Amino acid sequence: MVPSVNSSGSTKERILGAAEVLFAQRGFDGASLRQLTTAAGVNLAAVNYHFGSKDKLVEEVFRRRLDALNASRLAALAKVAGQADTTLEDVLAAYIRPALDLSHDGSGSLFMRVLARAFAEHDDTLRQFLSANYGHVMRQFTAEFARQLPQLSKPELYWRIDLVTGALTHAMSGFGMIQRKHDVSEQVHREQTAQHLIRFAVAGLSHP
Amino acid sequence: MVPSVNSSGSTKERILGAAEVLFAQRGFDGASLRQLTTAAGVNLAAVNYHFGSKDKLVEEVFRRRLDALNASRLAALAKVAGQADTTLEDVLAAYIRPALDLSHDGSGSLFMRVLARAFAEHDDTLRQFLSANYGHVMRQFTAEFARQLPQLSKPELYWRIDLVTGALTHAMSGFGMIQRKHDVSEQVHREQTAQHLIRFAVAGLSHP
DNA sequence: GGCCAGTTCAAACGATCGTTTGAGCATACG
DNA sequence: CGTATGCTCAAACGATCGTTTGAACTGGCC
Repeated sequence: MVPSVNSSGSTKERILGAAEVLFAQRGFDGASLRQLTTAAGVNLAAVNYHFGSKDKLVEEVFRRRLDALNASRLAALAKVAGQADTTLEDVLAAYIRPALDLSHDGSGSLFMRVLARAFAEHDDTLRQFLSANYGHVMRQFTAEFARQLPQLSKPELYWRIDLVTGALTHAMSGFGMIQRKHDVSEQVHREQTAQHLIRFAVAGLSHP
Repeated sequence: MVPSVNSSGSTKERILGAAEVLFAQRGFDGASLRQLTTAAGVNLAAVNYHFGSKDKLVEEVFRRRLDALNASRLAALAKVAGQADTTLEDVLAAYIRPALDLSHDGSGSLFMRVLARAFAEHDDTLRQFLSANYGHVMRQFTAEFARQLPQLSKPELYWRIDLVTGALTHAMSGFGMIQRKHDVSEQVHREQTAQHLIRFAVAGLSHP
């Protein structure tokens, strides 16, 4: 059903690329290693040889993208955090823009959908892995949100952050479906999208 | 791992109840018919006897809740749609309040999480089923949203509706996790939650 | 009682899953 | 050249999946 041999890069990279596509399309359980290795053009046993198990492969798919994504987010946050003239918009831009760049990249456009799938699964070991490895990022952003919104109680703030980040993840997971020409209007549209999302998030966090 | 025999109601109802719980916890693929029938306290073959197949069972889990949910939504919408003094808040309340009631019910609290899972899966036959059977509900709400927000272009309106409904589904899917006492403060809190969600949605739809 | 439709049951079916195995191939180093 | 090392390969492993089967059990009706 899904051959489509990918024949660029090393075996590990081909597996990671095919895994990202199939995990986004069919979920972590739904995508089998046989579909995956066939699509990548590698042998079935290559997954267990290079990654140890399917679960470790899933973690590696996340690690490859989230390391870069969260590094960008923290770098952007560091430029504005703690300063007197920083606005809530600035903090949200530091959170949203790196993810938006990733979701518009050719190779990483499907990853946000993978992330949205993980976001919808409330009970798994995957959430523990994400929390253990990338929880500090959300913790830093939460601290800055609390500084920008001192009138909110802690539970109220957490609740709103969860609501807004859930909406943003859901929104950006749909961007991979639309193929857009790489011309001038594409960058214009991306900037409009960024500003829409940021204003949406500002409203969702601070409206009452 | 998950015995917990449910011994109330008919076989069909026990299966539907256990299916809702396990689909919410482990997803449609992750929950096997053997786990499901063991938890329901019925024989393995009962699913195929009463529903025909696992896919039909999934559809029936949705149908049982969505028939009531969407009937409530349409009834609430009918009271406010097309009238001159209707506000965007009224329309959103007609959409949000029935779902909020369902998510706070004892038996249906997990269904919103099942719905959130289906929301995150962008490519399946399940979306076709939901669109074919309940698409008219969202179409009626969209028409009323368009009447309330005439300044928005069609693509812009659809995009915002998708963003807001995604956030709302995500938000309400988390409510089942918190067990609350059935006292006076519970109804107070639910009313606060409803107003928060409605104002969040108003802001998300109309903020710019 | 005898019969019958509706339901439940244990058991098995073939298919597919993740994982393991051991031989085979390539390249580099002594 | 011989051999070690890193990798790929076809084949098989046991487990679990959704589904089917045919017998056993249930209640009501003649």
